[in-house]
Amino acid sequence: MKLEKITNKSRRYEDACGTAHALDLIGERWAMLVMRELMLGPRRFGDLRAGLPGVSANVLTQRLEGLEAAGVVRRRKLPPPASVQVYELTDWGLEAEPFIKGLGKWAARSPLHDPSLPLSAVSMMLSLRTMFRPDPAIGSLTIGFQFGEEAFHARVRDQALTTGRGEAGDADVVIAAPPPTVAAAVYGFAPLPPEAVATGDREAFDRFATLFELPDKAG
Amino acid sequence: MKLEKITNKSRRYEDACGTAHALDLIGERWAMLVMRELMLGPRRFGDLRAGLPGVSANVLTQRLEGLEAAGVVRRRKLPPPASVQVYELTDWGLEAEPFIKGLGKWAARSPLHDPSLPLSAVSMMLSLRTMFRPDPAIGSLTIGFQFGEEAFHARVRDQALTTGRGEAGDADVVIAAPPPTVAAAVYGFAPLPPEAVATGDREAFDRFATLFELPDKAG
DNA sequence: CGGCATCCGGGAAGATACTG
DNA sequence: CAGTATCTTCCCGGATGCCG
Repeated sequence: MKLEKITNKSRRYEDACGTAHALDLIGERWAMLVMRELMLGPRRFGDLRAGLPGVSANVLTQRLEGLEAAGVVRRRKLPPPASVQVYELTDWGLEAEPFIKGLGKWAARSPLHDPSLPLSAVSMMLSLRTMFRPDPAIGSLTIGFQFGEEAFHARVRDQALTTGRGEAGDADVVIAAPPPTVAAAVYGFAPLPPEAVATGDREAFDRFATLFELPDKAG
Repeated sequence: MKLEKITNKSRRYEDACGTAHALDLIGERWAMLVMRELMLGPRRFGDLRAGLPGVSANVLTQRLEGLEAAGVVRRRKLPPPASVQVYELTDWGLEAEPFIKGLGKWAARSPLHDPSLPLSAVSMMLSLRTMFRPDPAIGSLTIGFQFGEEAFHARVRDQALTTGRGEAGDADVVIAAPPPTVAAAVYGFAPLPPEAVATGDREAFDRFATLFELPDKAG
């Protein structure tokens, strides 16, 4: 049953082109978005469901199986006492980040793009990596983000941005707000509500926000 | 009927993430491969079918409609006496080249990749752009390719590669062979058969071939 | 709750035949 | 040559249920 699916060639592009092979591997519905959700570290099945609005459990199971068979995703059992199973990208899977961001940056120019839709915490953090402008990024800045239970941080230094999971002890400011609210503030759609500043200096966030810009619309 | 399809939200990712929106626009089956075939210039319906092994006419029609609605593809009627209809990428559609190549380069590292499958002329030329190594590319070199009726050229100068449709009057060598044969020679799987050299200096092609390299397999 | 199997309805993709 | 019409097959999405 499982073997049939993997060896089933009928639905594959019979094409030596690398792009076609990429679509054989990760071109099915939801596959690249699963990879997106894993881009910032391992996640549990339920975490993935939460970050992927509308995916059904059986489809998510199929995708994870397919991505595992392709060598893009690995499942790992955390040691006791945690003993939970998590999914994570392989090294090679992690190398997909540039074109996954490239897709996002390109599509942000679409006139049909609707920024008011839901946005996962991972999407928010990845969008920072995508839309960062190194040129005006002088000085150092550290921002903490608290999205419900999940903590992230972003650090600007030497005209480079690094982001990741976890709190930053040295944050200039910690923002606690839903991802869409933070996105709206960073990209200038709506000012950050005062209550979103959990601790620290709001002005640091405002400087941070000037370092990101959405591309112009196409057409 | 057509409007229903475009406004039908049921199959869309309800996600503000740019990557998700990209997949709304060009994530359907065959869509990115249609874009690939248009990357080197306008094509007719039949040309696209020929370059896309296995696509059926109705699906190709649907994709072209969808890509046109998304603003990625434009249909144009050539002036008389030609009067044929062609499809071409918009400027924005053309900007997809980096991540389409990125997908290909990434997937070329897959252990499951099978280079012996069919390869279209456009795929062949795009793979050159993808796998070019600037560092060893000293000197100048111009190669012509004749794939059946279609002519292409590649030019190396100042450690940069340019490729496009049409013959090059100043080619050092002109290769006339099927795209897979040329690919096998460029990437070192099989030597170029002598009869593939239509005119010019075979050794020029051999030097050219050293400028391209497939990435190592992952895992 | 996490993960996976199963069934079902709708719809997209594939194959083929057909038309201007 | 450039699509359209039709039929079949299969994937996707939703619901349910099982089991640890």
